[in-house]
Amino acid sequence: MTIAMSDSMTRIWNTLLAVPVGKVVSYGQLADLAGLPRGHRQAARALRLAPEALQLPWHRVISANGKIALEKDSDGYRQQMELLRADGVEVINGRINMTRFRWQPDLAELLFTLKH
DNA sequence: TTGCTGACTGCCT
DNA sequence: CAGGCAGCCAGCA
Repeated sequence: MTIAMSDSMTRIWNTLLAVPVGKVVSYGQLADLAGLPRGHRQAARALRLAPEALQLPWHRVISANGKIALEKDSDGYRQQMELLRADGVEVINGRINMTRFRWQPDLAELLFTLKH
């Protein structure tokens, strides 16, 4: 079976692969870094449709307000929280301190993600 | 073409 | 701090 994937989706995925352990990004930020301004909806969609085989660090993407975007009492929510804590990211009362854990790539990292 | 739907955001109460 | 809401944009019926 083939999956209809757009160029924007692969951009999102490649950018996501560059997010390091212990750091998070918002949907909007991920889209921006992938070269898709105002593409936060696309970022969300790219995550939802991502093949598991890609081994993407999907849990490092959260809402801009610092909360996990998934429904609070869902399995996905609990799984994401566990994965984040395993990364060393503090999740307190369901939210994350963005000033401490937001990924802020330097120029070298940005160029690297753009290359792939 | 039209309308609706999201793993979203920022602004306003 | 919690809702409400318009704006956003690709995909699908």
